[in-house]
Amino acid sequence: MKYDFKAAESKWQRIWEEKQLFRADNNSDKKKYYALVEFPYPSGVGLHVGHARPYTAMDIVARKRRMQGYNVLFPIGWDAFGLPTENYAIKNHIPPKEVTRVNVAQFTSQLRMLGYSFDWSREISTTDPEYYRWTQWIFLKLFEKGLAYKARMPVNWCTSCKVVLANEEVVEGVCERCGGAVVRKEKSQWMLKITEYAQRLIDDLDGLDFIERVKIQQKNWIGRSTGANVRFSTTAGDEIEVFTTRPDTLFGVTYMVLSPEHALVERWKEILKNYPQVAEYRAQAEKKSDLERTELSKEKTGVELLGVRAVNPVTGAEIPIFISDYVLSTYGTGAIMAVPGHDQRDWEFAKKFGVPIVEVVMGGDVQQEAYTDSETGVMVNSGFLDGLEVPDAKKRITAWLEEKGLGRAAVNYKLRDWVFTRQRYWGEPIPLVYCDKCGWVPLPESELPLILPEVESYEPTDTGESPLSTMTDWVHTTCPHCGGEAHRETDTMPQWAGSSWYFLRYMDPHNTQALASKEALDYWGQVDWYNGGMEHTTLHLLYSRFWHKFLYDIGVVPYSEPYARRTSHGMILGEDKQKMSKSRGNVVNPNDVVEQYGADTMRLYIMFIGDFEKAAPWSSAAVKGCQRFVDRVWALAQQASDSDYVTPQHEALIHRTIKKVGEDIEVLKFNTAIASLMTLANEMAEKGCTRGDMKVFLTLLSPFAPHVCDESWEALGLEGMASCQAWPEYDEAKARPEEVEIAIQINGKFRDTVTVPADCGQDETVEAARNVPKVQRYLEGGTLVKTIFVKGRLVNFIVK
RNA sequence: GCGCCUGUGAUGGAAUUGGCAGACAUGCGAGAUUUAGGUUCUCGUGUCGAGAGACGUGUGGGUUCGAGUCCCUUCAGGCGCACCA
Repeated sequence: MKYDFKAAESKWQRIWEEKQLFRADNNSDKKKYYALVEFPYPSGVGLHVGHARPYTAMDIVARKRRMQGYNVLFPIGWDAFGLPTENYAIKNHIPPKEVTRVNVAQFTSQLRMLGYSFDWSREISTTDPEYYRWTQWIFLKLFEKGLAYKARMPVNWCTSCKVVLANEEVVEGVCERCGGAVVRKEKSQWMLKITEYAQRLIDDLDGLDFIERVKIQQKNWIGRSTGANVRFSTTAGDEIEVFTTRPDTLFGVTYMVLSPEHALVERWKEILKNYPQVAEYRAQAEKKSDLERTELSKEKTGVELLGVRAVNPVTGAEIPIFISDYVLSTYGTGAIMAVPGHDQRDWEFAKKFGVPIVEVVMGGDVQQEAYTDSETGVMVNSGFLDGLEVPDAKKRITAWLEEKGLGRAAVNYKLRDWVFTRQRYWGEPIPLVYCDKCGWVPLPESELPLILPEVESYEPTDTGESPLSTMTDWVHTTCPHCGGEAHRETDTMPQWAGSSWYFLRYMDPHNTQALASKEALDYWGQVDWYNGGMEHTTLHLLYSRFWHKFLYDIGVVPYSEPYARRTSHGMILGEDKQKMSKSRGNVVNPNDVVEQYGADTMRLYIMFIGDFEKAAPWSSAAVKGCQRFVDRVWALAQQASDSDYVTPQHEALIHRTIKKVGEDIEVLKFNTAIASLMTLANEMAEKGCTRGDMKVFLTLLSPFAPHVCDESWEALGLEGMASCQAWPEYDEAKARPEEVEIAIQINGKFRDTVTVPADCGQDETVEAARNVPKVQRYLEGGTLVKTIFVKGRLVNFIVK
């Protein structure tokens, strides 16, 4: 009888649901385990095979943990606010709410089809007012604590999405989502002070079990630099403050550069002899997109500010001041002290503009190129620093600056505050109103959620105003503070708002009094294992760590870090080894795979495909291998003998498989776990097996391929279900084989093997090896100088 | 440019962490069962060689009794950041 995967899969999915096997219990004496996948954005194209990889992996973990006796929380929900839905709604004239409803229904059926053991009773959606009421609540808390502020500043503007982007959303100068050109636009935006948490976001990584590349990437993104802030006086009377990592090179400062947007430029309008030229340069810099600005970075450009000079505080020399777009307005103070001898960019600029280049650290030829080593070298031409090593010079000059009141040691971060407003419809409304008398006033908590109103048109505007701004009835309101006329904030929150705290809501998803009860937060605690994409490392993962720390600081959550462990999966590529995309026509639809081969085959293949952490190309041919395996499992269940004992011949292999599968799951080596299960299946198929053998085998396989295991379990007439078994105990004594094959080497070269009892000692093993005919031939040909013995592994004869 | 990672059969990938390279699977070849096969089963499959054997983990070197694994060199590919002062 052939295995009918369709019948079996729908049958067992129904039974699991009826028995509520995967419900997490908030009042349990068991140890808790919180396994989390990144909740999907329910897009119109449906679930992607790329989703199946992390979801299956964490489903395996969740199922295994339940079998190990844990009370497991393995939830799912929808990160449903966002631009693609809104754009689809605009194009097809369907309300975004409706688009979301349809997409969620499709995703739900696809996830159920794959047999994932989610606790569906805890399903959440970020677009649900009962959910976003708490997103808004957190925002109000941020506002209350001064961590949300409105600022007018140059922001990243995606010309295609017509929306402001956070720095994290700009990738290589273009929009992370659509690839559209990003330009600088001066706009007034709500900002979140993530920079206030920069140091803690770095420091607390140390205590976390995150894969190293995530930690590194977050640290690089936050970009901590240490150095000093130094103030330079100018002939105009104003001071220029700069941040530098090389205060030791202060004697080598031969000019200064302001970013084109620097406030002093406008302030000096009247005294600059070439203001029109300066203004022209600034206008050009503003017009350039980020991409152009970096592309044109090869050749340095700039204009000297004629009529003003700065003074080098140590040499007393008057030095020129330039503006140039190689100095960023958004980093440090937006101004630099230029040391052409020891910074390559400054060197190029100095060469082009004919500024003197002074060597202050020995080690290179500064007329040929900048000597940029910041650790080694001896100071020269540097007055009281002469003869000091660079690190000592840094300390000395910093102390000197502090003493003279000219500067002080300083730390700088690349991380910038989070631009938190979007000029689009389909997002959480910001619960603030503006009153001419009272300024920005938060809505009282009792008025949350502030419901997103239904509008006629979702079209974004070219003016950079949110579509909500046209809803005059909604916009015009009264001030909660003074009762006077006021208007609402019409921008909405970014996509990343709802996902910054969703894992907390799962703990207590129906709570109407708080985002989750204190008891639930205490019980479930940190997410034990969170797997998700590397692409979220400096977006969602960083943002949610920030929000969580804030919630910790105001006493809402009991831990300062949300996730104890973070792992990441590689991408599933198309058959052509290219990223799957509609335009390439290489997209694999999970529905087709499940239709043709079944969910278990899909689950097994996506885990067997290769190293979990690396990208892997899909192979429609290789899927069959997993289907054959599923069929063979079913066939074994038909063939197994009636005995409930474990076959002695299989015992050692079974125990080694228990160890291998159990350990491999914990370290993301699902591919080798499956390989070892295949090996066991092959062995049992060849040598025969009992119901007792199958019992262990099906239990081990059950997290990977739960349907065929429960079906086979039932066919064998076993009690209960494979899904509900206790995870098998590994017995080292039983795993040990009675005999081992020892490799024999002659002068380090493998020649033959000999089989000896597993506990065979050195003398006996060497003796046995010596008696192997082939070995004797080599031994007779020379003198034995040395014998190397590795227990249970090899014997190496060194012969001369 | 800086940081991180990866190079193993025709393909995806294993290798007990320094000890029989290529597990497991795909593909391919031969055979069997079958009216038929996108079924199932058996055998074979790193390269050269009839064979004994020799060679073989991107390149070149080193450490070691022994290196895919450690060290140095170099090349190739991927990812992240990118004028970050």
